[in-house]
Amino acid sequence: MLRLTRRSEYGLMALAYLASRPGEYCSVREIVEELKLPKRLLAEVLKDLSRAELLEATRGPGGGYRLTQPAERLALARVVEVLEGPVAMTDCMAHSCDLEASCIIQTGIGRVTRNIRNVLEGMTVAELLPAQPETPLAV
Amino acid sequence: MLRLTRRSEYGLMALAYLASRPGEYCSVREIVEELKLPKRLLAEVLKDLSRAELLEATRGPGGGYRLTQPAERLALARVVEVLEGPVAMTDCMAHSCDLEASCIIQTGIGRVTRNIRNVLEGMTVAELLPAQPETPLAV
DNA sequence: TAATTTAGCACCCAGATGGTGCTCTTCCAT
DNA sequence: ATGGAAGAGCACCATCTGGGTGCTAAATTA
Ligand code: SF4
Ligand code: SF4
Repeated sequence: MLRLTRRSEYGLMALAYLASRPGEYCSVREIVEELKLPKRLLAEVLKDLSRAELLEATRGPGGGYRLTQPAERLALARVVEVLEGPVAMTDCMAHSCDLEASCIIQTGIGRVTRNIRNVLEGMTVAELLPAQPETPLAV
Repeated sequence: MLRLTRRSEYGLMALAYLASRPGEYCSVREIVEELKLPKRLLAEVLKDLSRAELLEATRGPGGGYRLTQPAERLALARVVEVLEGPVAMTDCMAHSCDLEASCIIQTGIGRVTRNIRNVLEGMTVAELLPAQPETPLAV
């Protein structure tokens, strides 16, 4: 339905949160308490993200997750891809479709998909946070 | 999963097909045979489109559907909206969400959604058809 | 060693989506 | 007027995905 899955949303929320604490390791518990998300599920999501090396994890007391790269460089597209596969509006854009033979909109859809993908690639996790206090002066 | 539903795809295919026969009434049977789509389902979709006045229908022999407006003016967003509700990446963008209180990405997501919507509003059914402006031979 | 925290696995449940059948009504053509 | 063509309505089914959870093992640190 052209919607993000909850997993993606939760993932993005967590990433945004982590982005607001650069360097620090944050435990699932902390994040969940802060963002009021289903613990088990968020844990699952973060696991996936760390497997994909968008996050790095440390176990034991004081452990948790943190970003492996500055949020300004983490495109939304990357996150979505990890959490729900390739950004594609249709099957043919990801795998293949047996209607391709008689499909007259395939190329057109391709163009649309590319545009959507661009939107997602053009925005970063950092931009998700509202009204960042970062001064555009200190570059 | 950020994907179009089949209904939307089929709808777009049919609309594109109708766009290639301006003015003519095309029967469901004809369209289905041409595009190799599930008849019953496509009928359902076209029904919705005509109820939303994107198409107009005529019954009886020689009847069928045709566009109510030039395809160049029919935005993809319009079609998707009719077939699967408002273009929104998240619940909060369509209805509401009980996480809004603690959600830190809502405004950000809003921006993304707006961009996506723009993409869909900036493209028309006419643009779906290949082989108009350039030759799609080799890529 | 005890406490904390991630990793892995297996599972359940509800709702959305894809798809179909059949009947009724409308309307054009002859 | 009358039969056939085509749309409208309704009801239904099967499957898949997605949201969500429990429990145990492995790692790490105090
Ligand atoms: S080929 Fe056509 S029908 Fe098949 S997935 Fe692509 S757009 Fe959809
Ligand atoms: S408020 Fe946040 S969690 Fe709720 S739908 Fe919007 S983005 Fe998703």
